[in-house]
Formats: sequence, structure tokens, C-alpha cells
Amino acid sequence: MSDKRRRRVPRQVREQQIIDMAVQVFAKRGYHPASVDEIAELAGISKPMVYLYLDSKEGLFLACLRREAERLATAFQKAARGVGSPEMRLWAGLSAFFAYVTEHRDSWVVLHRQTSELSEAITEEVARARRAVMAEVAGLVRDGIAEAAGPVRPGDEEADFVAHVLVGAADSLTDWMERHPGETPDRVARRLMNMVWVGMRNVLGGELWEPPEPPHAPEGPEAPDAPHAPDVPGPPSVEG
Amino acid sequence: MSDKRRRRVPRQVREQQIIDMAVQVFAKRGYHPASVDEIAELAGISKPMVYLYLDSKEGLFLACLRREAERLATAFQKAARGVGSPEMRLWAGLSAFFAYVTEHRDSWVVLHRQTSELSEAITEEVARARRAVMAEVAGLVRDGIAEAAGPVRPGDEEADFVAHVLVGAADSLTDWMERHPGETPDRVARRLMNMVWVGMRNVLGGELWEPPEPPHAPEGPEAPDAPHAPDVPGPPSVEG
Amino acid sequence: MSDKRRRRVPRQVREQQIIDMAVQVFAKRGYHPASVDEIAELAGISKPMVYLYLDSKEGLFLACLRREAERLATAFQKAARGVGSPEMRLWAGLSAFFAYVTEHRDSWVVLHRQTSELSEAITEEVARARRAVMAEVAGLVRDGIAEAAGPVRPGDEEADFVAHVLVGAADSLTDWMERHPGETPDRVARRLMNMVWVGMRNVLGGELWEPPEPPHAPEGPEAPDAPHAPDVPGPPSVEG
Amino acid sequence: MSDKRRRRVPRQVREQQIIDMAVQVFAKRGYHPASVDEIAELAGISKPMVYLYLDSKEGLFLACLRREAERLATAFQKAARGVGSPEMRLWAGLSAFFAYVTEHRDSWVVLHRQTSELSEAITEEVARARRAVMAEVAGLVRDGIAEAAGPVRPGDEEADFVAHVLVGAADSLTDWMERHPGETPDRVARRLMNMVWVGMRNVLGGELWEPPEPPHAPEGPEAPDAPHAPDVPGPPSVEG
DNA sequence: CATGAATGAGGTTTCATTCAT
DNA sequence: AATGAATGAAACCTCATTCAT
Repeated sequence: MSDKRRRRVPRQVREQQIIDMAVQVFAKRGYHPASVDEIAELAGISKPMVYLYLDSKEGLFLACLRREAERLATAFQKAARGVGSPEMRLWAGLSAFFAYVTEHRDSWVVLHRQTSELSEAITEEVARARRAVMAEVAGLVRDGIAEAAGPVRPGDEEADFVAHVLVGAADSLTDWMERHPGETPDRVARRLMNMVWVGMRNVLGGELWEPPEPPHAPEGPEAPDAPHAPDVPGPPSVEG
Repeated sequence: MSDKRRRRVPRQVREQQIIDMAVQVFAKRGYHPASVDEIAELAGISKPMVYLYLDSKEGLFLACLRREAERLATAFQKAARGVGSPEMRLWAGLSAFFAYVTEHRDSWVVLHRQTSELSEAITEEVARARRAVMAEVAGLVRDGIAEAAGPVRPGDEEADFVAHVLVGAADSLTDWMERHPGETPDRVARRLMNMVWVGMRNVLGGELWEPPEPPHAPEGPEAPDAPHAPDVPGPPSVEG
Repeated sequence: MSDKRRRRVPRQVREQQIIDMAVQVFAKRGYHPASVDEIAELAGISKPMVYLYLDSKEGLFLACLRREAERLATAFQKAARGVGSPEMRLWAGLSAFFAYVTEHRDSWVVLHRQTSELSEAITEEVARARRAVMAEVAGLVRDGIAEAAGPVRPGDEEADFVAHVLVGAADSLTDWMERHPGETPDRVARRLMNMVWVGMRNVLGGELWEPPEPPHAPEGPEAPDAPHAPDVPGPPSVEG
Repeated sequence: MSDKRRRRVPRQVREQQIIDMAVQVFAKRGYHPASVDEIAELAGISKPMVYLYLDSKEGLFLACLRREAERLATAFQKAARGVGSPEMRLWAGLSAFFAYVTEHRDSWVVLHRQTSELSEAITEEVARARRAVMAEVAGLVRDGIAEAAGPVRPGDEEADFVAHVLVGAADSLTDWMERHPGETPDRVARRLMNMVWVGMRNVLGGELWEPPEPPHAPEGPEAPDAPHAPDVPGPPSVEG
């Protein structure tokens, strides 16, 4: 309509524009419900261009996947790379991860394809089921700490946090088990217990882990000018 | 085709048969690529029956979701409910969870809708990206323990396990963050560190958590007759 | 649900019950969109009964058509039959017709299949088109009388009435023409002019035709106890 | 099939081609029984084109409705507009109407959606019922004139004509009544009597209305070059 | 007299994809 | 570099109708 500057644009630029819009649409709708028509229209070009540059819907989605995965990985690596202790580097990486997904919802949704791809009713049912599991686990967690630590009354928030860790870990370990056929559910469960049981109390008690002591590397996990992961904070500077 | 004995079957039975097949197909293909045609054919009936009983494709999927979610939840609860200490109960619940998803892959896939819903190429790309992340984290983990624990050389398996826990937890905490807007990535990362840093070493050292002391309930987490979650093991009985 | 008296019912009664409901549903939805399912459910029986008694959807509709057409015809005939002059009898018949269709909307709709059968949007478009034609004709009519009768300002209502007569007559004559291939549009138009041009002025002037002189037949068009066409009024008794 | 020259055709042209065929099919079959498949095939294109240009079956039908309604209205207006007296203009309009519907049966059927939409058996039943009503009314009419006018024996044709006018008018007035809730069937009947009783005798007597006197516009209602309503005749020129 | 179970056929609609300009 | 025109395939869903009880 008001197209005046939709001039001839070099391929690389166009490609990025297309992918930009595709990430938006795929995140909003999910893979199958997303239509190439909509993406092309949003990008301000015609469909044949999309096919010329990205080959197919699948190719387009793969391009999104690759670009976004690389950006997230880069954010993590940039933060984790450095001189600090491994402990510090892990922390920095995690911080960067959380900062990145906070800033780039669409990117994360496309990579993880949570929500969407399904109608609202279905999405809601899935969320409901997951919430029920969380509540169950959180209750168990609260009981555990209450009995073990006496008067400590863990807040709902902390218990919920622990529940998310446990459930997320369990989800993920399901994949791990698949590649370790010898492992039994029992052993996996014990390992997970081993890993989280001690630390759980700290969290429920409201403690916050502190970087042990930055001996003489003042910047710790630094990410000076990460162009796409803007705010990986150094230890003290905590952004809103 | 082969069976001519497709006789009149009461509604409740047919409904379960349909859902049985639907879970299979949805797990294999994902929601959108799955076709009601295929489900009906597998169930040995015609499409209109599916619509008569389950209303729509979405209704069918919701029915799958509800039934499978309830079965999984029941398996967990049955195991976790009991007299033992919370610690024991959590362990029992986790064991039951892993046992259940081991036995019922389709159920878990439908509930989690990981793979599928996307073409093979895309699924593979997603898996690749996730593997890359895992490897990165596992490396960090290995470094950490190597430096901290001196001569201990953690096996790849253990490091990979820890990485799965961390990545799964991070995934899940992304949802948690969404409902706690005040939280900063920095604080979330610290909490996670707090929870796992200590226990991580145990795992990497190859330790296996042991039920503290079963005072006078010698069988630990028992699930005597779980109808659908067959093998929630007591500590010693480990199934293949 | 609260079926207590849905006992064995003799065929003739059941048939009428079915037709009763069918008239309702066909009137509301139109022939094709109406579903036998809905009719059966409303009638409180199962579908096979409908087929047993009325053979098919078409048979069911034909039964509706016949019964309702007969009722309307009966109402007309009962009123028009009698001792009065033909003028009076025609008037009585028309009165009975208008009374009947006023009382039995569904019946009329099924017979005339106006509205319905089409989605709301389409119905509305049809109505719009018809209104436009009416307005055009009414304007012409108003102009005609204004010029011809000097100061008489016909009300909108009267002009609209005349327009309806003209348009309805034209619609109907379209069928008539089909069976008189020799007739030209020109001759048909002249005939119609001939028939309405004089009387038009009376109507526009607000005059009301009066039964010439009811000599000594005090009841005029009577319909003493018409069971289904309750209110064919004698000349003076005008119901609300 | 036969024509290989199905070349790229600009949108506006294709749209009209599609609507052309749709009018045919809708007229032949009625709205619901008509299938988009058939329309597309007749138009020599594939179904998706129909949906691309007209959005939906309903949209397609609406497009037919609008175009045909406008053409008919235009034919009427073009003829009725002019210098003659209102009487003449009304006559000219009616002439044009009858000429148009004579030439464009499909157009009229779609607009009026009489026949069709129903199976042949049902259509026939409807026609039968209507014929019965017509016969009844025609009988009344013949009686009336016979008694009132003495030796005049109105032909069947004339009585049938009058009956069509009366029945068509009554149909149409049913709608009018709906928008005038205060009116009673009695008053409506009187009005209709008022309007037609006098003119009826003229028609039954075989008289033909003559344009009063075309003062100095000798050709009466002319429509010199109506592109789509070819034969709106001036008084003398009567086409076959 | 009465019905729950079952289906074949067909409808509208949408989409990814390509041709011809 | 870019696009309007066009389509094959397949999806979901509904309905009138019939068995077998």
C-alpha cells in the first residue's frame, strides 16, 4: 500500500527480514498452524520469494531454529567463557541463559515450542496438568523441609521453585534414560535425590548462593558488549 | 480388515479403544500432522464414530491428555503416599514417575509433546541444538569437579546426567520466572546454583543416594498393586 | 430424561408428534440444514422411528407440506364457503388467510420457505434487495398519487402497502408467464396496471373497503369453530 | 477439458466468470445442494481459486445476489426514469421487470429462490399446493364476475391471472404485516379488496390498460440501449 | 414398539507449492 | 529481483441412512 521503500533489497537482508517475521509467527501459532502466506505478508514480500530463499516451509523453520539456537548458545558461551572458577562460569552461563530467554520470548518459544501449536483449550489442559504435578511435588517438598528443619516454614515461592527444578529435571532425565537403557528408574531417582536433597534445604530456607570469593578477577562473569544478550549481569549489578 | 468380528461394542469400551489408538498416533505424529482418519482406521471403526463419541479432533486429544495425565499422576501419588519420611516419599514418587514413563513412552510423549508435531528434519535439528547445549554444560560441569575435587575424573555419564538436570531445571524455571515478574535472571541463577552445587559433586563422584534408614517399614516405597504403573521398585528389587 | 409418560404410543399419534416437531425445525433451519437427528430428539424418540414412519427426510418434509397446506386451504375454504356474495366470500377467504398465517408462522414459513435455509448474512442480503425494490416502487406510487390526486399526501404506510401488493403480484405473475409463453412482458404489465391502477388511489387515500351491504346474513364470513384457524373474524369483531 | 487455452486471466475477469457459473448452478440446484466443486469445474478452474476470490460458499452466493439484484434494479430504474407521467413510468418499470425476468431466468430464480433447494418431489408438492390455492381463488374470482357482470364469461386465462395477482399480493403482504403489528388480518384483507376489486372486473372483461395519452413523447417508456435488459418495449413494439 | 451402534459418501475449506510473466 | 495466478492433495466434519438387538 504505502510501499515506497520496498525497493530491491539484497538477498542477505531479505533473508533476515523473513526469518525475523517467521520467528514471530511460528512462536505465536506453532509450526503447522503457521502459514507461509502470513509470514510472507508480514515480511512485505510475495510467497515465491520465501521459497526462492528458504526452499520450503521446513527450510524456513530450520533457518529460524538455527539462528535462534546459535544466538542463545552464543549468549551462554560468551558469559561462561572467562577466567573465573568453573563455579562462577556455570553461574554466569545460567544467568545469561535466563537473561536471554527473558528478553527474547519468541526465540525461546520457537526453540522449546512450549505453548502454541495447539488450540487454546489444549494448551490450557496441558498447563493444568503440569500445574497439578507441580503442586503435588511442592507439597511433598514443603512437608519434607518442615519435618526435617523444625520450625522453618518455607514460603510457597521457594517450594514452587524447588518443584520446578525437580519436575524440569525429571522431564529432561526422561531423555537421558532413553540413551542409557541399562539404567533403572530406581537408580535415576536415587541419583536425582542425591543431587538435590541437600541443596533443597538451602533454597527453602531462603538462602541465596553467593559467588564464593572473587579473589582478584574483579569482573567475574563478564559480558561486556554482547550484542544480542544485553544484560548478563556481573555479580553485584542486578537489573530490574 | 482381517477381523470380521467387529461386532457391536458398548460405547464405553469403544471410547477407550479409540483413545488407546489416538495416544499412539498423536505420540508418533504430533497433534496437527495426526489425522483422524488414521486413528479411526487403527481403532477398526469409521470416522463418524470418533466424532460421535469424542466430538472433534481437539476433543479427542483432550480426552487422551486427561486420561494419560491422570494415570501418570495416580502412579506418582500411589507411590508417594505412605508412612515413610518425606524424603522417602519423594524418592518413591520420582521412582514411580521414571518407571511409568519408561513403560509408557506414548503417554509421556503426548503429555510432553516433545518430538513429533514436526517433520523428522526439524525434530532432528531441535535434538541437535539440545545436545549441543547439553555438551556445553556437561563440559563446564566436568571442569568444575575436576578442579574442585582433584584427582576425581568424573565419567561422561555422570556429567551428562548433571547436565540434563541443569538444563531441564532451567527450561522449567523459565516458566516459573514468567509467573514471578519481580525475579531477575541473576537471582534465579543463584537459587539454582544453591540448590545443585553441593549435590552435584556427590553425583559426579558416583555416589548413590541411599534411603536414610527404613526404621521398621522394610520395603520402602511400595506400590503393591499399581494397576497401570507396574514397576515402582522397592530399593532392592530392580527390574531390567 | 424426565421421561415417564413416553410410553408406547400408537402410530398415528407418534406420527403427528414427529410432524409437529419437524415443522418447527424445518421452519427454523430450512430443509437442508435441518437434521433428522434434531427432529427425532425434539420428538423424544430415536431416529429409526422417524424412518419407520416417514420413510426418509424427504418423506418427512412432504408430510409436513401436505398437512400444513391442507390446514391453510381448509381455513380459507371454510371461511369463503357460505351464502354471501362472491365479493364477501373473497374477502372472508383473504381474512382467513391472513389470520391463519398470523397465527401459524412456522406453517407459513415451511410452505413458503422464505427466510431460513440460508445463513443469516444471505437472508439479510435478500431482504435488503427486496426492501430496495419496495422503496423504489413505493416512491413511484407516492409520486403517482401526488400528481394525480392533488393535495392528497399518502402516508408511507399506504404507499408501502401498495408496493407490497405490486411486487408480490409481479413475483407471482412471473410464474404465470412461464405457463403462458405467448404473453409478452408488455401485455402482462398492462394487465397488472389495469387491475391495480384504479384501486390504488383508494388505498392511498386511506379508504377502507366495506362489505357492500350484509343484507340479512348477519354472520358474514363465519368460521364458528375452526379447530386450527381460530380467528377468522366477522367484519366488526377485530382482534388485537 | 477441451480448451487448452486456459491461460492466466486477470482477477476481475475470473471473478465475473465464476459468478456467471455460480448463478447458473445456484439457480438449478439451490443454495445448499449446489456444490462449489461443480461451480469451479463449470468455470474451468480449480476450487481454491473460488475461495481465493470469493472467500466462501456464502461469499460466493452473496456476490451473485448483489450483482443480479443490481442488474434487475438497474433495468427497472432505467425504464421508469423519464419524463412521462407516474402512471406511464410505473408501467414502464413493470414492463422492464417482466422483460428482464423473462430474459434472465437464472437471475430471477437466484434472487427469489423459489423452486430448487429442494428435491424434485418436494418442489412438485409445493407447486401442487400452490396450484390448488390458485384454482380455489380463481374459482371464486370467476364466480364473482359471473354474478356481478351477468353474461360475461371470463376466460380461464384471465381468472388465473387475477388469482396470481391476489395470491402473490397476499404472500407479499404477509411480510408487510410483520412490520405493522397493529394491523389486523381483517384490515389487511379489506385494503387488498379495496385495491383490486374494481380493477379485477376490467381484467376479467379482457380489457387492456392503455397508456392514457402520450402527449408529445410518442414512444412512451423508452429504454434505448439498456445493455442488460434488452427489451423494454415501447407500447406498440411487442417482441416475441 | 423401540433403539444404540455403525457407516459411506460427500461437503467446505486450507495449505504448501509452482508456473508464467 | 519479484509477483499474481493457479492447483493437487488432503484435512475436518456432518448427514441421511441402516443393522442388530
